[in-house]
Amino acid sequence: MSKKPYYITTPIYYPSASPHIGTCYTTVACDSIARYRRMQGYDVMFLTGTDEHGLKIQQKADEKGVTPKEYVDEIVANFKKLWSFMNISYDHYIRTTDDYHIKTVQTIFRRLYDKGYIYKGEYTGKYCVPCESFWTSTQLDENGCCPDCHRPVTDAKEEAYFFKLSPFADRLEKLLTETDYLQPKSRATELVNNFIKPGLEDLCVSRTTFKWGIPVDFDEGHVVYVWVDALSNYISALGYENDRPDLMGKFWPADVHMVAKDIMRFHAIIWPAMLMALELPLPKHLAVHGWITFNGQKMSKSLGNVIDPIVLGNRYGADAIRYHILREMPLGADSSFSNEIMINRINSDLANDLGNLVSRTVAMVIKYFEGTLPEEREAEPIDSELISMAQSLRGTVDGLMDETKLSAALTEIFKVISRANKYIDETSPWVLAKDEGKRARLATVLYNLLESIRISASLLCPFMPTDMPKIFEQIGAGEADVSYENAGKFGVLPANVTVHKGDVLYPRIDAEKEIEELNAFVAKEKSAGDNGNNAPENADVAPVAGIIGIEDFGKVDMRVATVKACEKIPKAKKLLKLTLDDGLGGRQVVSGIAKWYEPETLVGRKVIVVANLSPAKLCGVESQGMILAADAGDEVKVIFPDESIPNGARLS
RNA sequence: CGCGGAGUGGAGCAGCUCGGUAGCUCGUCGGGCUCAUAACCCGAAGGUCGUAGGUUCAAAUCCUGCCUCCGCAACCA
Repeated sequence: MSKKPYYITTPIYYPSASPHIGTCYTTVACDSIARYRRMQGYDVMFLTGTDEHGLKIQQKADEKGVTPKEYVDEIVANFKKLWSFMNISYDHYIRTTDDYHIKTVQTIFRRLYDKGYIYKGEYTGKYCVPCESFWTSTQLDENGCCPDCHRPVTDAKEEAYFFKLSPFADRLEKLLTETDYLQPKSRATELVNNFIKPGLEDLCVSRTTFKWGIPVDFDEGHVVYVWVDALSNYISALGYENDRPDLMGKFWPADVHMVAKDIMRFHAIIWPAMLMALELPLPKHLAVHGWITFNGQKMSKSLGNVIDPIVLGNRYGADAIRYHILREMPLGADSSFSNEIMINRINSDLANDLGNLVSRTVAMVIKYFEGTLPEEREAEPIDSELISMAQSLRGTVDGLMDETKLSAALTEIFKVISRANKYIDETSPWVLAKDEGKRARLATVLYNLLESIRISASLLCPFMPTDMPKIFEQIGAGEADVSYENAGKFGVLPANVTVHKGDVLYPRIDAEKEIEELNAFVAKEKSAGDNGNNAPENADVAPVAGIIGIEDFGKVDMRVATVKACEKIPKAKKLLKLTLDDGLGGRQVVSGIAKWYEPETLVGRKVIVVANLSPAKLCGVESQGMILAADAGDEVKVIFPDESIPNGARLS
């Protein structure tokens, strides 16, 4: 009987920086699923990798004075180091700079061109390098900068190839709304409303402005632009149109592509469209998960709240981190990460419940039977609940894994662990131990506990592959005892099983002390990450900008003015419109302070206005200057000058 | 009327698809136990399920209006 194939992928990550806990979540989740399927007897192909082309990489490499390939090689080494640390069992690591991938992409590009789905056109627009995004001029902010990061954009007017998406609109809508391709399906409406209903725009798929990419082999100067390159990895890794062993027949279509919500769009629309154009079957599922937020905020480098999984792993063990992120993050929603939540979780579930259960059970077998159980048994009715829970656990977990509900699967396993702890109280082995006539009963109780531990740990093994073997060793379970097959049976360990005392699996963490140390660590990392020597002592204070001369300062004409009227701009969330008496005939200024100031509280107050700033339109309202305000942490505070200064007075 | 998500005991969440005793984890308080990692077990307090209506014998669950919060998009000059 041949094994059933199972193909699961993570996205390929962009190596412009080393991996963080978000990428770690996706990868750990996929690894757990892959391991679970392998345990179930599937022939699993688990793919991860890196998306290594693009202008941003080229620029980063230039900054460091190395070639792009040298640059990504270094980062990729970091990825692999983390995956090895987290015990990630990928079957293949794809790099888009690999020869076979390049060949596949070129072939796909040409084929789509031959079929008429890719055509040559002209691209006019603005391009933001850091975000690797194109914007139409209407999307830009008032400075003509990237609406995402507010950094300058460059003009991009160039010959480019486009991929026609419109022919697939109907099929895509059906795919999203009528099939279970998208998990969770609640996101389908969002996609259909935002992208399909307004009409799918053709996708720009080649560039001539940079060289670090896969060349279009029939048109010199063009390189394949991100999505055709990146998404193709899922089939190039299977040998589609290249020299690698052909696994397409075996593993395609993929069982699951797992992605975070920010790239859902590409996997829900562009990738299926590409496959439709290539006349290939579509993947079975796209599992979309949310982001790990830190104390409710999106993680970002500039906020200094990016969590380094290796730091945490070194402190608490890779499996503890695996457990925590899998347990806390249900599919679909965001999940908040904080050191407190993590430490509480590790303490209560791993140390108090699981670790302590193993510890007390093994200790009793040693204390009462010198480590080896006698074979006599004496069952009682009270045993049945624990036994039936343990017996049915595998079935329950199977069902949840089929729905990609990892967090719920873990919850179920820990219910059995918890029930086992209760069982110890119910049976009071220490009382049985005092009665020579109860030895058979005592042995039965301890055996039932060992069995419950064996089943739980077997099913937990895909999630925590490093630590579970330690438990197997302690409870005297051999390799055959912890198979998937045996996870569904009770009574597998030999009746005269011998246990072995081991180290404490999960030492309890002193929460207060750890949080303090972690915070200190994060603050240190953050200041070290700032611009070298300019690193401020207080991590919340921005570094001082470059030195300017007095003549530069003189260019800025700042005046004192009184707020005559102030109102919210209805269409905008953050904007207030202020009418000022600036002693020069008055002017109107728009300011993004609505979040912090009620309009009426500003009327009559004096402010400082930059009078010679070029006018701009914000939300359709003209702003003739700006009000001075300070960034105070998350807040913005307006600077109020002395009320006795006359309007129009110039600052110097 | 831009798109979407969410409002459930102190905190974090489940339940809503297919209406019918409001549940879990953590925390708090009280008790028990001593095998164990100051762990474990039991009990208690604490919720008008955002709000106002509607449908119904019955609504956290279905429908409508409103309020608040969070993402994204348009705007933080």
